[in-house]
Amino acid sequence: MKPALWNTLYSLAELGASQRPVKISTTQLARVIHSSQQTASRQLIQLEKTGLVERHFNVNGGWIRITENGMDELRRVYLNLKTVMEGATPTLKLEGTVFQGLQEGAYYVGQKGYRRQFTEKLGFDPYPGTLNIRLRSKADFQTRKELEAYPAILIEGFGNEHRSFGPLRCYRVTINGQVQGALMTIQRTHYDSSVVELIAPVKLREKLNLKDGDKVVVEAFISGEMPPHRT
Amino acid sequence: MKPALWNTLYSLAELGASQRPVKISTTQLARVIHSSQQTASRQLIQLEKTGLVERHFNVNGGWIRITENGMDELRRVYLNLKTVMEGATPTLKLEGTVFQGLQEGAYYVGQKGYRRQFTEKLGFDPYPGTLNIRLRSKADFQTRKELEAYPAILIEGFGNEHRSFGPLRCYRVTINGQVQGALMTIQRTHYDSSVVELIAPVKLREKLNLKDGDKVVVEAFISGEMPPHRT
DNA sequence: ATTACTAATATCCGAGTAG
DNA sequence: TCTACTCGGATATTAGTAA
Repeated sequence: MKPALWNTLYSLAELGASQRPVKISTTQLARVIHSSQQTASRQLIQLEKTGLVERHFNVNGGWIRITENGMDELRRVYLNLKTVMEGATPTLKLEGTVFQGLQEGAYYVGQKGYRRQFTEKLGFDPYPGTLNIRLRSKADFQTRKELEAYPAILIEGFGNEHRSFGPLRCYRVTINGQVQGALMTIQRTHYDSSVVELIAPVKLREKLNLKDGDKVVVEAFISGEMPPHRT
Repeated sequence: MKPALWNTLYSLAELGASQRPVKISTTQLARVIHSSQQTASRQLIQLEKTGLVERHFNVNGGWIRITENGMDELRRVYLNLKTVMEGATPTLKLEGTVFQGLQEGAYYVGQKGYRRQFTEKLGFDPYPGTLNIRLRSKADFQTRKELEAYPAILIEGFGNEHRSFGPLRCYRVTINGQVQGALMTIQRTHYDSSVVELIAPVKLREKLNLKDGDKVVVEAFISGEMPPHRT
């Protein structure tokens, strides 16, 4: 079904033609769908031909009613939008304070083996460095546990001649509602579970004007499925 | 906003781009929206230009996310469809049995002063005759009272040199779920309030194969507003 | 692999108008 | 008035292709 045709059907529904026949001329309908009388006429013909609306005429013009099939077309879109709007991916909010880490983030993030995967799986090449966040409240510890129960974006470990690098689990996040990035849980971290590390395509300390001790709000998006990527 | 563009935005939402960036190539998107890669590309450019989606690129292709403005566009349609689907015009169901009237229906309905108005306000030229229905249950009496509390389609009274004809109140109905017609309450009827009369563009007794004593279900549509008609 | 440009083509739209 | 036809011009789409 052509989008323009669907749009006309939708407009008719707005005019009340879903419940009862509506008396409307092609000229009036044309105004509603922002087209000419001729186009309105043609669209009605097509909608009728495909059984999505019924019409009958008298001398003054036509009466139009959306059929059950027509309502099905609208309902299909409605239900999908409902899923999008209401069944929205749940988000988890974490709050924490910025602190100076051991400055080793840059070393890790800068590794080619990680960077290639970040770019491929997260969609950005991270600024070489991590922002360390310490969670303060019990509630935030709890939320972090909950977050980790959800499927993560997995960054595989790898090794070079000198040493090996462990796997990472990432979650997409929005930081302070402004910057899109990712939250990482490094397995072999020096920090306990009250710490999370953030990466982003930009230097977060600069972009968000952060100093040690500043509060940061991290909103994590949980996806039931992995983002599509080439296999 | 062009319907085709809205459709692309909607498809992106279906793909999950409302919550997080989605990795999808123009070729993949083209398959979803049933178009060519070139059209998908062009539509994305337009959506980005109008601030409805955000994109960023890496060597393998682009990542796409619907912006707040984009979500607003989808939400507008969603809420309208919700009204259409759920806030649907309330319907009242009446059940009654067919009985032979005084055969005067044809005389009344056939009057030019009525017919002209039926055609104009109901959208059909009624078969010259009415189907008389007697309500049986208390619940149906109740429902009839309720129905009469709603605004009706008013057929004005008129007179000729010989006599005068009273005003009618009509409601749009579907009879036995099959025929669209109208329920009339004639003010100066011989019958008490347990009787309603139905008109339709066809002879109901024939079309629905009805005999005296048969049960008939009448579903009345209540419209807060009158159907649009020329003033 | 991608995205997106240009040019050729297909489709759609609306002015004019008949019935 | 109304609907809906024809037809030429406008718009959108795709093929071919560069980067």
